[in-house]
Amino acid sequence: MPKLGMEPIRRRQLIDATVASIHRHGFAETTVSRICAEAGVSTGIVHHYFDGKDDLLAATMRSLLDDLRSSVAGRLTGVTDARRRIGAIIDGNFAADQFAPQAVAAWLAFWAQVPHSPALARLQRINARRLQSNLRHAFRQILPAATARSAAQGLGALIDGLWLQGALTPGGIGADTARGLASAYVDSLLDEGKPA
Amino acid sequence: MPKLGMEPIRRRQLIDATVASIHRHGFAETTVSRICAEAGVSTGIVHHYFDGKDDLLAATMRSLLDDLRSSVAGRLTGVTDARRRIGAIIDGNFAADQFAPQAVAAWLAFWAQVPHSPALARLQRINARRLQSNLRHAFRQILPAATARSAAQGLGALIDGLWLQGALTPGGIGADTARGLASAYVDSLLDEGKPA
Amino acid sequence: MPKLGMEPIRRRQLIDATVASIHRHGFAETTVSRICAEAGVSTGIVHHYFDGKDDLLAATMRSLLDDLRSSVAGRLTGVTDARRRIGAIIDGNFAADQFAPQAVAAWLAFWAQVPHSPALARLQRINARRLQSNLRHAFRQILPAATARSAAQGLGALIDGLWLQGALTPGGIGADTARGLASAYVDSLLDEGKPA
Amino acid sequence: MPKLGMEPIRRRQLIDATVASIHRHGFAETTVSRICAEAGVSTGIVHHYFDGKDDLLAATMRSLLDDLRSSVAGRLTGVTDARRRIGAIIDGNFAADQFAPQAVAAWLAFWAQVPHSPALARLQRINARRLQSNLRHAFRQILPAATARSAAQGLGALIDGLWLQGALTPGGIGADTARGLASAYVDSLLDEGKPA
DNA sequence: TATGAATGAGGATTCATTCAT
DNA sequence: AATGAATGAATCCTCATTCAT
Repeated sequence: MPKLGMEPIRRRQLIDATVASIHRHGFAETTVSRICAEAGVSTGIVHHYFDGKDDLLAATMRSLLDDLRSSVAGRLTGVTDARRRIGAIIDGNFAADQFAPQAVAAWLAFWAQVPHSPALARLQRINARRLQSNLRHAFRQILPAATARSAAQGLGALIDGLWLQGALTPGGIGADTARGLASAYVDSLLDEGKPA
Repeated sequence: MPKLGMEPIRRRQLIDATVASIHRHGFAETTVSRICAEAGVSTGIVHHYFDGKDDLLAATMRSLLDDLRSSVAGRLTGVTDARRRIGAIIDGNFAADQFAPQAVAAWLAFWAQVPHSPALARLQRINARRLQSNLRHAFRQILPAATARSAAQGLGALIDGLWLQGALTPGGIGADTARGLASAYVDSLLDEGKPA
Repeated sequence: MPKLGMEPIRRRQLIDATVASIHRHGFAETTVSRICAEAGVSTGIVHHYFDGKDDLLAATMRSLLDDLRSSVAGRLTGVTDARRRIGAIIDGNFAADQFAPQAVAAWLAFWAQVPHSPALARLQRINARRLQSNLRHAFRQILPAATARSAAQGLGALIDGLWLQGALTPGGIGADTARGLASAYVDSLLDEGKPA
Repeated sequence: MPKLGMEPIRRRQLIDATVASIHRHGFAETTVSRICAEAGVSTGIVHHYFDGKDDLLAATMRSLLDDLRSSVAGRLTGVTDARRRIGAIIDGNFAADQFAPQAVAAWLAFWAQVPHSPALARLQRINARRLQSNLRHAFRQILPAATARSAAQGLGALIDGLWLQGALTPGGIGADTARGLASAYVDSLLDEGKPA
């Protein structure tokens, strides 16, 4: 009898190696053999556990999205206050493992593929919608409906922009600064929204 | 008798074809032969006018940066009022040709290469510094020094984030909405900065 | 406790699956995993019962040859009349299971390998000699020695050619037509051989 | 300016190398690199002049078919007598270059692919129909309509069978013997067809 | 006995680059 | 100046075989 239950282990191993390879060598230089070298397995194994390289890449993006989703979801659980919920979303996006160079480099690479890969575009769309939906719900409780929508758009863009800075300027904006800027943005929106 | 003055024409032709190919096929599928097919020339010509594919790609990014730079510089000329200067920077970043799908797709592709290409990283660093420097100078005239720096960081991130949205969700945020969100962000920063 | 007597069962199972796979997917696409999938067993099992893929293929050809041999032998038993013996050989070659699409496709595939596989060449040679020997013996009893040899050659070639037609044009020549043409050929040989 | 008019030369070179490789190594072992090594060119060249390996294989079969066609057509030109026309067809099929080991090995290999390759099947069908049509026309002039059809089928099968013998038993039936057997078959058919 | 996970050599194909013309 | 034929290294993928369980 062969080893049982290897599938989830190997899949995780290969996905992690893919993220590591994108971080280390870049998306263009992330080849199947590099991924497998990183994982310490032979090249053929990719086709045991995935339909091929593209499938592994899609699975990797799914994994990143899932990590982000649960990072946010975990911080939202039990929080009812709208301002605190927004804070939880911000914190979830800038949590240590989300804002780590490895993760941000991988995100950037996937973003660049999105316009030309229907599979990745679909995943990206789902994620963007969830973030917007979460933010709008929260903003609606503390801002006039008209403002809530653009508040959500603005905060979404700011979060992405801060991630992008993280990816492009490694020593630049840190997680704390990023969180601070996002929080300040929210505060300013709420001040404006308040009656004078 | 060799045609004179072909160099700038051919270089421009190939750079434009590179942007078009990245937009149409994505960065990964942008091959030398596709670029040359797009430009209507033979594959060998790339090595007459560039040192090779990587050099052409770097030249293309340089061209994009230059367009952005002059789009901003043109709007800054003669403007002295700090708030207006910031507005000019925002407008320069979201001008029609800068926020066009072709341009944004190419930017996104280059951003993804930045962490793994010293040549592109250098270009990106120069651009980021210029933007930050412009913004800080302006903000310092209307905000306390302590706030000016993070105001510049925040606005820089927001601009990039809005570009990113433009690239990832084609039908999403338009140039006008983007400009509006960025402007509103600046206004809220100034309100906060004002004495009560 | 190991199951006893599995060997012949498994070998037969794998040989049948090999024929089926050659018929269904062609020789080039007949991989070990396809054979095993067809047989409903795991890929590793081939090496329990055969020395490897090539050995399984040789065993499969041996099995086909054996089927043909016994198809002919069965019809020859007890038949002494020369003309009838030739008829039995023809009937044996075009019996339902021999002229079935599965079998003919497999034969064709093996024929193509014969010039490049000593193992298969040996099997093919044995078979060809047996057929020729049978035919010559029979023809010698009813034809002058000089003619008997080429009669055997001609009939052997015609039989193979009719098989080939069966393989290449599925809806073309049926078993009955094939038998008829072969018989007519024999008859004409005998007429010629007769004194006027 | 690059070398002009290389296309027909290279295509011929690669087709010849394909036939040589099938003869030398067998169809299964005929890889792109072996073909190119045989032709003395690099592997990439195949994709300049053909759509890929399959396209080269189809072109090779087309070339073989064409050689056969013209070998027959050349011998038919100007011949009006039906019996002589049949003789010309036989001679065309067993001409030196058609019955050469290289050619016959390649034919055999292609026959084995026919049932699983629509492209090759189409070519094979065209060829088979032309042969049958030629033979039937000729036989109809010297045999009753009812017999002409099966005469054509029989002779077609015999020719293929003799080729097969040539491929399977290299030292076996030679071109002369093959031609003799086919001619004798035709003669016997005509004798039978004659009124007693 | 039987499994199927794992290997890695070898397959077809792509592509940046070179160079004779 | 410009071409595009030719190269061959590198890519992804397939598959016969091995082996721990």
